[in-house]
Amino acid sequence: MTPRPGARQRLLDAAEELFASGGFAGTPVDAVLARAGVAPATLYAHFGSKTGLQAAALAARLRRWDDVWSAAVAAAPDDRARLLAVFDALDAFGTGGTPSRWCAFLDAAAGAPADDGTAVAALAEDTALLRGRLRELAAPVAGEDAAELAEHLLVVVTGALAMALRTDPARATAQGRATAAALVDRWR
Amino acid sequence: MTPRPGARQRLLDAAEELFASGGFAGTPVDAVLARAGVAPATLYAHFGSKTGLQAAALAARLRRWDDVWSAAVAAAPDDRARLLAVFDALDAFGTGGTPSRWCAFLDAAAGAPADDGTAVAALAEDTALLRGRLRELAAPVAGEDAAELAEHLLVVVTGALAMALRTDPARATAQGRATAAALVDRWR
DNA sequence: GTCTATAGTAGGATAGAC
DNA sequence: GTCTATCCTACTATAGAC
Repeated sequence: MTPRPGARQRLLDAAEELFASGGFAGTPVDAVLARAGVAPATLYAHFGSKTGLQAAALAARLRRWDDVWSAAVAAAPDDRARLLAVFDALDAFGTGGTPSRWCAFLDAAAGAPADDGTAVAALAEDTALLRGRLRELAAPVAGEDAAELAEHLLVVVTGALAMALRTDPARATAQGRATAAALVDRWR
Repeated sequence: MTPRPGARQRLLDAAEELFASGGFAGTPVDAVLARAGVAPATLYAHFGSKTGLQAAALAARLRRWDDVWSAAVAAAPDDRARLLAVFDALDAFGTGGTPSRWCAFLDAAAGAPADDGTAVAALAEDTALLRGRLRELAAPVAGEDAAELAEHLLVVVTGALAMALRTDPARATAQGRATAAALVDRWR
């Protein structure tokens, strides 16, 4: 790793941290520029707009989330733990950087002006990743009902992310894990 | 009901509809004024600020939600249906006005600048209402485990609200109901 | 209480030099 | 590619008349 990453990478890092903690709409471009130590024109040369930067930052975040989740699954001892590892991953993902009150993908879709396809597409990718992997991991536990169980867990994971707004994030993931466990145990 | 409500009420109605559909941050004051047919100064005379208007609109919305939910509970035939009636209420609440992609209370808290106590307080009231009534309704079904079941259902209801961003709201509530039913049936 | 008109400001984006 | 400096729009809020 070079001592100081290029402007593009610094912008992505700054955007991911600030958007995740303060929300996309609530984070001015100036704040990202200041944190990255970069001039306005550089941002627009690379990403075209604030929304373009958001899209790139979300794509990077999705890859990172994918990695963290994979690692959590690999570390789990059995099928049941692998299925519930998504909550370990959420804990690890949250404490990895700036503490985020809220899921960046849901935030992006919630704040988008309804005609902005960028944020919706990013959330769709996140949803597809969650649904797909939950189905794979549910198969050894629920067999033919894997798809059904995966849909239940998708609701619970999404609920845990949103519960971070109602209570503190640590409690939110803990409760989500408990609820998911109660569901999974129906198929034991 | 008078033919044309006063400016204050028209502002509240317009704010509730527009904030719910387009989000608080994404809805300019001008849009609320145009829909209400009211001049800027009138808004500030009544509510002091855009945030003040939001607070009043959220309070009105919470009362309306309380009523809709109560009605749905009253219409349910048995204990299990009364506990799951929250999803009927969500369907009825959504179709009542402008179709909202998203929960106004969660939106308010997600979009708030983190130091704004107004939105956080409104979300806390909403959370308290949900948790409290879910516990009452869970008692006949789960007995001593009512509090535990209520926490599970709080996650699922919150998840259903957030799932409205991932998919269409009707599917979100339907899936939420299914997940909640699976949980409730653990206590049968 | 309500209006018309306007002030003040913040945020997103660009022009042009190096 | 990057910087300095600046423009322009859109928004919140207010002043003053009726």
